[in-house]
Amino acid sequence: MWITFYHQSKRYKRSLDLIDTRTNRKLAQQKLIPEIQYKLNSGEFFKNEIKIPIVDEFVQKSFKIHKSRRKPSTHLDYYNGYFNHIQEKFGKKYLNEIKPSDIELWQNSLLEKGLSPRRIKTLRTIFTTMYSDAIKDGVVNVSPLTMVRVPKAQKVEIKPFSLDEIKLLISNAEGQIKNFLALAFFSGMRSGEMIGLRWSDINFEKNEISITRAIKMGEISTPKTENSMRVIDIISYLHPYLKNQFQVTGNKKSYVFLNDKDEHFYDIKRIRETHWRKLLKNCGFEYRPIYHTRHTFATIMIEHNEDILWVSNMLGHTDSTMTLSKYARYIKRENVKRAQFLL
DNA sequence: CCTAAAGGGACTATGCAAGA
DNA sequence: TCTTGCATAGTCCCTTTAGG
Repeated sequence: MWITFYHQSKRYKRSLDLIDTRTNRKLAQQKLIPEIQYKLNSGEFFKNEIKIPIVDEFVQKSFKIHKSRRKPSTHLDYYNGYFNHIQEKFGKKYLNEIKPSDIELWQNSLLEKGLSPRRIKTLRTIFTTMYSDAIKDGVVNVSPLTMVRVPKAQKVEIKPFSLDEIKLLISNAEGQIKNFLALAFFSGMRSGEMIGLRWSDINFEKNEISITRAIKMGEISTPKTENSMRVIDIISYLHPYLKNQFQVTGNKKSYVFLNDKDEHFYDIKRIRETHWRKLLKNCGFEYRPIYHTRHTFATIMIEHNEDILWVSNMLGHTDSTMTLSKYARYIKRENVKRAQFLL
């Protein structure tokens, strides 16, 4: 709703930041308009009116505010997301000018472009964060996004490998990749963590691996979350594979997995696109993301009644709720008779 | 809801071996 | 020694999935 009025023979138009509904009209009539009249008379109105910035300006401020707390990958993603999907449509608009209907149409157009609901959520986040910064500053009262729902994302299906399938895959892999897969399947580590693993992180006496590092797109950083910094067990089945890998790269005293220049892998992409893809094909499997090694570890361990807390710790989850909510539904326990104690 | 990592297309760079 | 063809590695840039 907009209000127009004359003050000292000049015409003004101001937004009330409200949708036109019966209750809002009442609110405007009984409260907002008298307030404006009062402020006009007292001269307060023009003195306090905050200059409302355009999106392009304010989003930069918002990025600056949050940059130090975000990982560079997140910052970059949001930054590009803004310029690819938001800027063109909204960049030159004033913050109070954008209405829920605009957001709705924008979301629809993104869907038509083929973006997933999930992606649209992320793009909304950029927008929402900017608006909440603006609200804190008192620049606007309300975000146009709060009233607009996003289309629901469908759940993705995870297909864990069976134990026999794992063995088939590992026996068909060669050299480093064999050991890499064994580690993936029997530790549940993330691929970035495995690439970033150094021999100094592995303690063969205690049979432990300490995970403090991850590599992504050539960039060495910390693992995904604080809780991902963890010490995990080398289960005895995995042990010989790591020992074998030690024969391959152990004398270099650096990273556990090395490319042919004896440096750490730039990122998982190479392993995935060449070895993993090929291996699945050779073994007659449909393609599955390499992250399924992690899913597989979790499901197999839980399926065989391993302690949930232990599995959570291995995966680096904060608590077992996370682990269960993610993996419990893939577990099939057949022929188990329940409540036997009653008999 | 907010944050961070994996996935993947497209392109470039580099390596390597056979052939001219 | 140069050329060519093929395969793999690195990079950029964007999307999808995972985690808290």
